[in-house]
Amino acid sequence: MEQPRLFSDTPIAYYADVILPLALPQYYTYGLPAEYVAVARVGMRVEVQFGKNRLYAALVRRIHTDRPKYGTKTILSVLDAEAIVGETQLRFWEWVASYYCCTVGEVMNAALPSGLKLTSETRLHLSPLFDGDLSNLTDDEYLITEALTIRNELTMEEVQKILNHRATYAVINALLFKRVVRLKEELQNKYKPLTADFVQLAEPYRSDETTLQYAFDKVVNRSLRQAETLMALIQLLRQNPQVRKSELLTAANASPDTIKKLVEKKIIVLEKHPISRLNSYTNPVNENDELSITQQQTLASLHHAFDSHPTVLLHGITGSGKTQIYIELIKKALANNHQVLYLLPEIALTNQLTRRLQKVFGDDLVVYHSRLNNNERVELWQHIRNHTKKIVLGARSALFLPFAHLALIVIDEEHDPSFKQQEPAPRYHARDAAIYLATQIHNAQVLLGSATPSIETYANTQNNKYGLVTLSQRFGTAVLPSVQVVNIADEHKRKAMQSHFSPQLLTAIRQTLEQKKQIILFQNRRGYAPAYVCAACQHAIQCIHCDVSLTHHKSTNNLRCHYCGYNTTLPPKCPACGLPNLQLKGFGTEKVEDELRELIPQARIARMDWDTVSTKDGLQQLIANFEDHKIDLLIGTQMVTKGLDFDNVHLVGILSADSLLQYPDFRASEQAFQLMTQVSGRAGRKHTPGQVIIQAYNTTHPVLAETIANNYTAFYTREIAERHQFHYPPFYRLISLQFQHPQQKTVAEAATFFANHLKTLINPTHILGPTTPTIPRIRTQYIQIILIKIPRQNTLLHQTKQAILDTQVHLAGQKGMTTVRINIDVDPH
DNA sequence: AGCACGCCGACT
DNA sequence: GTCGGCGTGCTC
Repeated sequence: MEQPRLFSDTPIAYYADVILPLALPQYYTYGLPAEYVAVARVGMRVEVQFGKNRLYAALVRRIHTDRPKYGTKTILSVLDAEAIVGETQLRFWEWVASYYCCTVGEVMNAALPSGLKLTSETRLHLSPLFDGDLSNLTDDEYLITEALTIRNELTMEEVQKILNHRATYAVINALLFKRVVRLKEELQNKYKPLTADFVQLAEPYRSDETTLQYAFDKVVNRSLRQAETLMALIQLLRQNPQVRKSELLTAANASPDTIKKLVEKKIIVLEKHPISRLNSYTNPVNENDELSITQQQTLASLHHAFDSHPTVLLHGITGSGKTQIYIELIKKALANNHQVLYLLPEIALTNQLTRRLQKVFGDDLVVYHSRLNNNERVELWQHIRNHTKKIVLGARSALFLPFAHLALIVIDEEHDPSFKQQEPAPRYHARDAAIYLATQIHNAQVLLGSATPSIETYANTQNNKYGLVTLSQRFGTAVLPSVQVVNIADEHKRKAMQSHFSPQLLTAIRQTLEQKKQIILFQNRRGYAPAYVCAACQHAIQCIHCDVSLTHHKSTNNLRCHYCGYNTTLPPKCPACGLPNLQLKGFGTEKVEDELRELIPQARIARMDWDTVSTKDGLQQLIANFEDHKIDLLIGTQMVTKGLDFDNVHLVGILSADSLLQYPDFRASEQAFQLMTQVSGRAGRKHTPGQVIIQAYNTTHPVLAETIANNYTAFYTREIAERHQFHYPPFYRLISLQFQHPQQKTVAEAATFFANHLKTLINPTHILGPTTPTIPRIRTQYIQIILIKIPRQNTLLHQTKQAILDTQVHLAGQKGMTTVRINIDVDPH
C-alpha cells in the first residue's frame, strides 16, 4: 500500500510552527514542501498528521528556516487561500492562554467556529444538492462519490483509505465546492434555511406596462386597498426587484388579507426564497431618538472621559437609557469606518435589544449567538475579517471574532457573572479579556456599562485606572420603584403567611392584577422542592454521581440532579433507615407556581427557568407572551433579572432574599445587591413608579438597606472595606486549582502533594487548602480545591503561575498521579 | 486529546 | 498459557 506523503521527496527549506486544536503546551514544527512556500502564510489552516494517523486542520503560527533537531513530518496541504486569522488575533490568543493558564490550542478551539475546525472525525455524506452528474469529477473525486452512493457515510479514515492517503482534504474541499458532498455536523443537520415570502407581479404583468395597466384597472374599481397595495408594490419593485412580503405590508400599510386577494386574482405571486440570516432585515430606519438633556450631558462626559482613559465605566441606574448612549458612541466609531463589538450576557440576547439596534444600524450589524449554525458562523467570521460587517452584538465568545479595525467594545451589564467562562478552558472573563484586546492590541476604547458595577470595576474607577461617568436619573418620566422589605419570620409568628407568601406580597399581587399590570416573582431555585428528606433520620436522597441532594420536579414526578442531570423516581422508603417518612423540604420555582395557582386562580401564571425554556425558542416565546400580556405573572430564577424590559410590569417580588445572602462565597453580598437591584429595575419602567417587595427572615443584613435606598455608594464603601480586610479582590488576586479523580484518596493525596510542593516555590501563606468543596463529588469525580491568594502585583502573578505549572509537571511525574485532572482557574469570579 | 506500549489479573 | 484492564508517555 502506498504511504502517505508524510515526508517530502523534495528537500525542505522552510518550516512552519503550527497550533494544534488540542490541550498541548507547545507548537509543533512541520516541513513546508516547496510547492506550498509561495502560498502558505501565518494564520492559514494547514492539513497535518499528528500522531499515528490522526489528521488535523492546524493553524500556521510562524514560517521560518530553522531546521529542527528532530525529523519533521510535512504539511499535507494548505486549506485556505487567505489567512483566516491575523497576527493581532494570534497575539490575543497567546495572551489569553498565558493569562488563564491554558494552551493556545484550547483558545483556538474556543475561538474558531466549528465550521473551520476540521478534524478527521468529520463524516462525509452525499449532498442533497448533488444531481448525480459524475462527468466533471476527477478520478479521486469519483472514487469518493461512488463509495458514498453505496455506503451513505464515510469517515475521514475511510476516505484516506480509498484515496490511498493522497491529498484527502484537497479532494474533500473540491467535492464540497462542487456541492457533491457535505460534512456532517450536529448543527448542520438541524439547520433549516430561513425563508421569507417575496412578492412579485404575476408573469403576464412583469415586463409589459399595458397589461399591467389593465390589471391595475381591474382592481382599482373594486378595491381601493388592493389598488394602493399594488401601487406600493410597483414602487418597491422599481427600487429593488426583491420585495419582501413584510416590506410591502408596511409600505402599503396593507393587511395580509389584501395581499391574499391579489394573489387569488393572479395579479401578484408569492415566492419563498431562502434568505441569509445575516442580512435578514431591511435598511436602517435611522430614527433619531432624541437624547434627553441628561443623556446629552452624559455623552459629552463620556467623550471627555475617553480623552484620558481608554476604558470608561458608565454607571447608570436601570432605566436611565444607557442603550441610547451606546448607540451614539457606536455611530461615532462607524463614522470613522471602524468596527464595534457589543458584548452582553448570553441570556440577555433577546429580540428586544437586537431589534432596536437593527433599526438603527441595519445591515451593518450582525448578531453572534449560540443558535447560529456552522455556516452562518463561518459566514459571519469572514464578514468581520473582511470588514464587511461593522458591528457585532454577541455574548462572550464574540470576543474572538477576527476584527480588522476594532475601535470600540461596549460591555453591557459588565458585572454579570456569565461573562466568565467556567468550563471548558480557556476559563476567561470576557470583560477582562476585552479590555486587554482593546487597549493592548487594537488601540480601541472600552465602555463598561452597568447599574450595579462589579466591585473590581468600580475600584478601578476610584484609583483612576478607568474613567467614570454616572447617570443617576431615569430616562424620561420613569421613576424608581419603592422597595419594601417584609420580615417573614414575624409573619410566620403571627401565622399570617400563606405558604411562602406574606400578606403584604399577596395583597400587592392582587392589587396589581386589578390594575391590569404585570408581576415578576423571583425565586432563586428551580424545581419543586430542593430535597426529599426523611423525617425520621434527616437523610436526604442523594445523587449517585454527585454528592448533592436530588431536587424534586413535580411536572415529571421525579428526582433530578442539577449537576449531572441524573434522575430517578421517588423511592417509597428512606434508603438509610427504611421508614416511609420521606417529605419534601424547601421550595423552588415550580412549587411557587403551584401554590400561586391555588391562591390566585384568576392570574395567568408562567414560569421561566432552565426547565421551561430549555427548548430552542421557548425563551423567545415566553418573552413574547409576557410582552403581549398573555401572562400576568412570571415566576423565574436568575433569568428574569437580565435585561428584560417590560413596560407593563408594576410589581416585583423576591420570595426569599436569605438564600442569596447566605451563599458561602465572598461575592455573595455583591451578587445579592446586584440581583435584587436588577430585579427591582424591572418594576415600573415608564411613567408610574413600580413596587418591589423583598421577603426575608433576616432583615438586618446591610445589603437589604442598601438595596432599598438604591445606594450603590454605600454598598461599595462597605463591601470594599470588607474585601480589603479579608484579602479578597480587588486587593488580592485569586487562582483556584481544582483537582479531580474518581478515587477520593487519590485526589486528596494529589492535592496535598501539590500544595506542599508549591509551598516550596512561593510564599506558603498565599496557599489555602487543599479543602473539600461544598459539593465534594460531581459526575463521579471527587474534588479538592487549592485556593491561591496573592497581592495584586504583576511580577507575583507571573511567578505564581510559573510555580503552578512547574508543580503540575512535578506532580505528573509522581506514581499514580498522572490521571488526576487539574483545572486552573485564574480570577475565578 | 488520541493512541500505543506495557505490565498485572480472569479466563477460553 | 492468552485477552484485556488501565496507567504512562509521546505526538513535530
